[in-house]
Amino acid sequence: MRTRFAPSPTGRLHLGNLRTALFNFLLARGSGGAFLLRVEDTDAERSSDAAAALVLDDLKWLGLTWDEGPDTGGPVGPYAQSERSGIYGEYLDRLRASGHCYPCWRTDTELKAFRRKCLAAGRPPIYDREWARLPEDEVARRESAGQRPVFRFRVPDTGALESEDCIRGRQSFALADIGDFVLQRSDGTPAFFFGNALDDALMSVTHVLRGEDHLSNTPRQILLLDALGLPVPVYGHLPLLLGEDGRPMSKRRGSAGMGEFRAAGLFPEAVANYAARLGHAFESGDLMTLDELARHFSLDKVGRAPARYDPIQLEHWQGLAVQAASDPRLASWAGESAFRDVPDGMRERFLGLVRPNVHRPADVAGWAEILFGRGPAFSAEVEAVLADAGPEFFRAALEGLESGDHGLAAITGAVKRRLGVKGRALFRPLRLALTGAESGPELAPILEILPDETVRSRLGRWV
RNA sequence: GCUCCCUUCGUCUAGUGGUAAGGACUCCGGCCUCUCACGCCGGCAACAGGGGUUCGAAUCCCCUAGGGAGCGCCA
Repeated sequence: MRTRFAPSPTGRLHLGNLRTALFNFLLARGSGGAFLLRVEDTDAERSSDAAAALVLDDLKWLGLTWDEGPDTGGPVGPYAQSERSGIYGEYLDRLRASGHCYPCWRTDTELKAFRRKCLAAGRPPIYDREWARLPEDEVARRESAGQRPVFRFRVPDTGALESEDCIRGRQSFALADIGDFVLQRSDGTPAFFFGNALDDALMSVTHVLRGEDHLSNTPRQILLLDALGLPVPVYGHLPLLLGEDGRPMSKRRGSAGMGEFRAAGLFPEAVANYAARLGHAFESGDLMTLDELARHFSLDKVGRAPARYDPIQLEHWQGLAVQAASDPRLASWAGESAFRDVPDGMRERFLGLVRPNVHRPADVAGWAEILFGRGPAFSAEVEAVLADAGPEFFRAALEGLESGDHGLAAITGAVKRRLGVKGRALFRPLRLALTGAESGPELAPILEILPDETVRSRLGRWV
């Protein structure tokens, strides 16, 4: 089994592409097959090397390593379409020779007008073959005049094409609904249908998982490959991904992209585990490695209904990833600067203390600052609660602190004896005085990790 | 406009003629604890609507509604 991911480097990966890449990766890895990467950079206008580099970097970050690709090479390269123009020319000639394609000189503006007219007349905008039967000498005349045509594939106008989608089952398309599509642009570069299908065949790709938006493109590619006598891969169409609002994900806007995910400090396994469950059902609700995901990935567990991006669920996987990360990894995730205020030798204890309370690197830095740096910040509400607890509360707390082992029990014991408060009334003011926050790491270890001096001053402030 | 696809708790989903319609996230309650968070346990909550077929439909068929995609010298 050979699968591939074929991004066009026109921007950063978003959740949709990422999930397509992931599913192809999981399918290949789960079957012991190969996963290849092919860059579809034939649109010079929109593609850039910088974007390509970012895409590769994002894939690596996720852990989706490829067996063959533009950087690693492989037996059926090159793996960037911009380097394969000779191949496309060769196969286009074959199609021309066999009568499967023809040049078309219709201009862009003529085409647009034609489409408008069709739509207005209530007809599908299917190309009308105006140029399909141009006499030989006229073709020759135009070519020698240096006018560059596009080349269109001649689609049979009757009959139906059946194919088996490995996710949706049997599909049937009426050929009459399919117009003669462009194989080669007038600048000589291959159009998507051509380059994409041809490369899959030439690279011996056996399975293609792609977005549902390609579903109605499938018959074109099959027709093309059949005309060339090349093997047709098994196609499977993944349900669409919708934005938070249930509308299609906008290409430009939206926060569901790799740029945002990485900048936010998400763990790659959090992103992968979340994406893996968008349109695929796994039995386990545990955080899994890519290998484990691959082992449990199955085409018949892929869904057909569109899924909605839900950042709350992504956050759940991030929480699991934080809990599962090793100490060193968590530390490097938090970043060196997060520990600026943490005394030497305290890092591990500190990290263990805050781990259950953080989802982002900034959360770690935030706790470091509260505990060891600038100290807690008090909102008006918090100050009110603290004032309400009263000076007597904190005098007792300080007494307790000095009397015992400087631990939590000594403090709470003293306050309880003096004021008779317990439960929330006892713990909330202490937590607030020490951290300024209503929730956070456990109090006992906080007291152990904080210098006596600090505790004294934080409690003393409210006396 | 034409062709195709999709529709189970708020969200992600299990389910392929007989289930009390299951799980996860969110939310709520309890426990850990004399506090909050973490964790654990429990609870609320769904078959888009209408017709068939069948002893029996979430599951099969038809229609309706809603959503989406494609019909590009974009991929």
